[in-house]
Amino acid sequence: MSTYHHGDLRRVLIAAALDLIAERGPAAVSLRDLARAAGVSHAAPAHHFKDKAGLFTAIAVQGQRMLADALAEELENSGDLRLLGVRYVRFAAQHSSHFEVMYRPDLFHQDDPELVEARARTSDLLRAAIPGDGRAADRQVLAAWSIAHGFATLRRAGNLAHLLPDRDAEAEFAEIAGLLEMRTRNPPA
Amino acid sequence: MSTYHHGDLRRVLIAAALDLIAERGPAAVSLRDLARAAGVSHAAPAHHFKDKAGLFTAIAVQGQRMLADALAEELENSGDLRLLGVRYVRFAAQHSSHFEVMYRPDLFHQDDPELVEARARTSDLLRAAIPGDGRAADRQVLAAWSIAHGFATLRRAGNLAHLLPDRDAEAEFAEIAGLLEMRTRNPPA
DNA sequence: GCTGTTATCTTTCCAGTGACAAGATCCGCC
DNA sequence: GGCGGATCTTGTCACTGGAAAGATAACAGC
Repeated sequence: MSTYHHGDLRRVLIAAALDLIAERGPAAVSLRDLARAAGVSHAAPAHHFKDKAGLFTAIAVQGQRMLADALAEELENSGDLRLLGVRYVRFAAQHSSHFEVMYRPDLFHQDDPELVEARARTSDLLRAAIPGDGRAADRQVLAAWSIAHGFATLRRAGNLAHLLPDRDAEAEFAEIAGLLEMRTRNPPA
Repeated sequence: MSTYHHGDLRRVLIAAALDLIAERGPAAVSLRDLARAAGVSHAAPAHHFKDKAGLFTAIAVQGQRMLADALAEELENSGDLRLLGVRYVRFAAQHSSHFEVMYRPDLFHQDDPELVEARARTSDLLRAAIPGDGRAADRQVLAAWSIAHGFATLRRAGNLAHLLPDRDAEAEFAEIAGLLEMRTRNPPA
């Protein structure tokens, strides 16, 4: 028996890595540990990911796609840039391991084609929340993305303890995002 | 000869580490490399920093203090929260290695007393830019910090290529921060 | 000038890691 | 039924961080 072929190794390795990242950060991830946890030899992961960076690349791609999906859904539903921000903050909290990896370019292969594509999709979706193509529209998107991303990362890093009340962080972010002069809805086509 | 005692090892090691981080990220830093570069044995760094995390802690403390100093100066001069944001963005660009480390809690000893103090100082300075002590004031600070931090980190990670024009990023940030409903100046005492 | 104390640095060693090469095993497909 | 490629293993290498034990220098007090 002994499934010489594990059959599902790639998925299992990624799942184990995500767990580990959530607990102790990406630096604590070791391919050999993952292999042990999956019950395979220490060299098995290399076949699926080539590199350690390859593993993180796979995670970044996955995360980028999940984020894009979430944003696409919100764009479809409300088209409200502020709610897109809330969604972004929620994603960062719910899929913190993915999020963590996605914004650490030193961890993965930045030029991976799948990654580049998924990244562009996220970027385009955000851009699509504001009609028009002028510099002013760009700035609104930039402001909204920045505030959402900053809030999410500062929160993760534990820098907001003194300022952020205990209540629902998403609701709090919605208040904060309200300080931006926009909240523009897409005109109903 | 043979300066058995290097005399300035601590400073030299930190400087070398900062260079390396700027070039290839914190993950590329190896204590042994730094030791080689400084011309000492591979165990010498341990005496000054205890840990690898200790080295990063020292860098984080240094960065946190530099940031606090910069913010304090701006607070003194203008008291304008928006300009504090500009200063924050500038700091992130000019001292990118420090900045990088400061917001990676998995890299250093989070409970280091010096670190905790320096962190608190930064936080308090930001808070001091808005008078009053209500939730509304907290939110303004939170919004300003988030947008500055988000802008700085997204820029570093290379996510803004499509949205950010080539011109001076600080000036661009000033525009963006202008979208926040505040710009409150401290009442002149 | 001598001594003991402490800070700084070296040598030696160990377990763990990522990467690579070469081989074993299995699967699908003609 | 056999071939080729995908999947996994074994063995090895250079490197890393950390710990232990010792060497050397600086220094304070006398």
